[in-house]
Amino acid sequence: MRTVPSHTAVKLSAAAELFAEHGVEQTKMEDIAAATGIPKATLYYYFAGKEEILAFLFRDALNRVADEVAIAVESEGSAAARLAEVIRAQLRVMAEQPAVCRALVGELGRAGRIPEIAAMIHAAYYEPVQALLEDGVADGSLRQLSDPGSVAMAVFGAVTISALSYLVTDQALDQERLASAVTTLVLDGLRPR
Amino acid sequence: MRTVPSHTAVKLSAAAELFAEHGVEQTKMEDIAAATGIPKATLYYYFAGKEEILAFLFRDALNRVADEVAIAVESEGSAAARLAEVIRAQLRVMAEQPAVCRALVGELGRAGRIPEIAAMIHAAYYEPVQALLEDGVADGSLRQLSDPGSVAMAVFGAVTISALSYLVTDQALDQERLASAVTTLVLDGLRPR
DNA sequence: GAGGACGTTGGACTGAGAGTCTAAACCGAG
DNA sequence: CTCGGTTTAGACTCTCAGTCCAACGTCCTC
Repeated sequence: MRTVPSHTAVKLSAAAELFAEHGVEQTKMEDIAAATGIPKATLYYYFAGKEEILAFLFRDALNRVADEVAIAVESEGSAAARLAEVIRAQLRVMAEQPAVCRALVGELGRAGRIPEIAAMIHAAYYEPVQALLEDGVADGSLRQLSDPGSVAMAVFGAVTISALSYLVTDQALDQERLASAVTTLVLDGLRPR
Repeated sequence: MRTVPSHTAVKLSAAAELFAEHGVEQTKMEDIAAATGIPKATLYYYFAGKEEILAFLFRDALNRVADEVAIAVESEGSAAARLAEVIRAQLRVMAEQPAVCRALVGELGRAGRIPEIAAMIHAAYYEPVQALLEDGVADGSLRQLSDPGSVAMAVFGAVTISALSYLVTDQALDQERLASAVTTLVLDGLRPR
């Protein structure tokens, strides 16, 4: 895959719209060409096919998540507060890029077949969050966990699926409300104190 | 879609394998015919196309989840204990049907385009769990929540994505370990008590 | 046991669309 | 101006989804 010039890259977000709306299978290269304004021949000049366009969009969106998560992880405050910030950050990115996120999550099952994507989710989310969970043990703001890896994945899932449920049903995503529901669940649990 | 005879239905699980492994798009009807032993003409006799085969597999898997969840919800014990049982039930079904679950979650983004599936997840999971959350408030085993709907989705996501992460990376899914990690997260939260 | 209804199948066919290829324009740097 | 990479139109091939139909099997009914 050749380096994609930025003026071309920006146009591609229209393709995410198509993927999210109709699914990858139902989206024709001609449709992508029409929606982005990039001629078919040019698309094939840069990408081997739809899959690679999809992978490109994923990489972009995941970079965004990685950046926001990194900022949240490295911010001030207790580990618990920073974890809350991570949740908020993920919701923010998802709200900003609903189409890409719908397409991304729609293809999550393919993560296994696109090892690069799986590795990116790992590096962008699981690793920093897992480190954060360990920080929390150190600063006393989070409990000791026997399996921080699984917990990091569960937190990611809680945020992702609940946000996605709103996005795919076309309900407006009330970030603040969802953030507070998920944060309370994750930090305080469902059992009364 | 005609009623699918059971001797045909059982063979279709081989198709789930293909969908999970290569994705729907990359799976040819001929491949499905070869893998299931059902001739192409017969497949088209019963289903309008791949999508309908997929929907059929989903319906089947979701019925299983719905059954197991219903049993867990209606079991004895506090709402908190029953919620833990729901989590265990979902992990059990996912471990039993890894291929269908990978395909199902891989196509979750399409839920919006397959309203029937979205409705089934709602009826099979969100509604009973939400009712359970309300039971918990009544019996005092769970806290009062401002947004039980979002919390039900978040719990579903926590279980689904963490289990999927194991399934797509081909790591063995240690149900007991994951169940305990997720249950602790959901019931007790991450903040030390 | 003749005949009909329906399930089942092989195999040929059609059309859509993915992906390829070529040659021509374009454009910036030296 | 010229060389090299970029961009594009358009024509081409080939795979595959989906259709169609005739033939065959099986069971039921009269």
